[in-house]
Amino acid sequence: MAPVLRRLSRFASLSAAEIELVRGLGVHRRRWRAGTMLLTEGRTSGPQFVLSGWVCGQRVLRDGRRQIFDFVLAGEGFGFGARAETHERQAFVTLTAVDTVDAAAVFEDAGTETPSGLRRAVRAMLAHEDARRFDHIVRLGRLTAYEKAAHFILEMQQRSGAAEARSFPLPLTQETMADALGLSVVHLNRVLRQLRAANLVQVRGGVAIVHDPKALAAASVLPPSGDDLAAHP
Amino acid sequence: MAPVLRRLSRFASLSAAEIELVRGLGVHRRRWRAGTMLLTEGRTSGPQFVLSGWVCGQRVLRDGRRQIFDFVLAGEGFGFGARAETHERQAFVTLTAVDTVDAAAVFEDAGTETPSGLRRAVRAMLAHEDARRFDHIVRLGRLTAYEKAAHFILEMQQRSGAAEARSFPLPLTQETMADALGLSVVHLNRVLRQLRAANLVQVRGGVAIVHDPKALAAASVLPPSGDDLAAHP
DNA sequence: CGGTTATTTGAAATACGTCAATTCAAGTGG
DNA sequence: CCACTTGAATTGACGTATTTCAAATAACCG
Repeated sequence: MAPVLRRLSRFASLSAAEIELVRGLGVHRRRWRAGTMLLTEGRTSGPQFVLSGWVCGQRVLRDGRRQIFDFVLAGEGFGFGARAETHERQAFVTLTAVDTVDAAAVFEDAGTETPSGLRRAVRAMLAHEDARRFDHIVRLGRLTAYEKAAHFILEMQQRSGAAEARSFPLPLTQETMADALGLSVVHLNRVLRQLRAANLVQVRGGVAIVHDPKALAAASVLPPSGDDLAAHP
Repeated sequence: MAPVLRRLSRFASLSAAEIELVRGLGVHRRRWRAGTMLLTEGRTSGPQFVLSGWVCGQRVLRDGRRQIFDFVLAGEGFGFGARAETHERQAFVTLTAVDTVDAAAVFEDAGTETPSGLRRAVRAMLAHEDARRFDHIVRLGRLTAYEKAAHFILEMQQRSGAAEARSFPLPLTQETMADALGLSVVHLNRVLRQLRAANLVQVRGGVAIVHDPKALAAASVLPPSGDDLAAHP
């Protein structure tokens, strides 16, 4: 459960009891392989944490066009959201082999007194998710392909934990990234080549290496949400 | 307050007391003229209902590019959302002359027992808003300009209340619509002309006239959210 | 190693944006 | 009622971004 604890702690500090509670979730761990539908559009199921691997929320049109809404990294969760309708319109699919645990227990103290650190952390995580969705909209609507790619990589770098690190895991196929950014695979490939040629960033073999963070930020136009998430108050 | 009551009633039935409460909000009515910033990015203020006129939530990039996230029609509200962060990333701007009232009172019974009809209605309205945002993402990322325009008009028709009506008010400039759909004004204009030529729909003088609802729905690829919102259970 | 899936590249088509000008609609003040 | 503005809608010509089609590597996996 380490990835979950690490990430939740970035949003709010947890009590010892809460840490134990989260650790306890690890018992009911489930493993899925790449390409599995975890949560179908329309169907409702419980909230889950992802321990390892990558998941995405997406929608597929009748003619095969696909739009990815967001990714779920190790330590993050999905299927939260009190309102079921929010999830009625997206399906969650594993992009790699994935380990998940049921996260429903996190809300079992819902009736109790002050908002627990745990619930505050989850709420902050959801708020952060919302903020990203707004960025995503601007990105899709008003950025060029080059800017989209730059912004996306920057966002992923920040979410990957070590914002300082030059290199971080990005095990997504170009097709997947293209479907997130509203581009064709071929064009994304060309844009990535441009970014590489300009010596901003390099994506290869499931790993991204940022050579020029400053220039990359400049190229992405939008300051990615969570920039301000240095530490919780 | 009639527009607000009408809209809330579509989501949940209100008790007589609740109807009175909402009516009471009308006392503190405020009028704004077109082009006013009601809620700036980053600043937090209370929730509000729009009695008349049109508002949009948007973001403007440094270089002037604008992306509109959503519109607020008469009877709808904005600035809700428990999490302030959600609104930290968008500004609300009036597109026409607008009347608003403070909606904070709606939440004053927050501590009480079962979810009131009022709160259920507002929550449903927010859920609906979320669902639309997902549609918006797909629209921006994966629909062609022609499909975008068709889908947008269809969405507006449904939100305008009378889903049956052939004609409904759509007092938006083409520039505004273009900024919502991630298109240039010129191209949107051409696409609207195509829709008119194909005899699907006509937008002129702030009014949209749907000539062929079936064909329009077919052209919009996505079934707009709220299709299923015939009446509450 | 062979078979499959991802990445990369080229050439051609098309969708969409930009620039610039014209028309149209709706005031506004004389 | 008529110039005269002003902002929006419309159109043409042209440039560019992005997609599509097709094929050739390159990486991965059993």
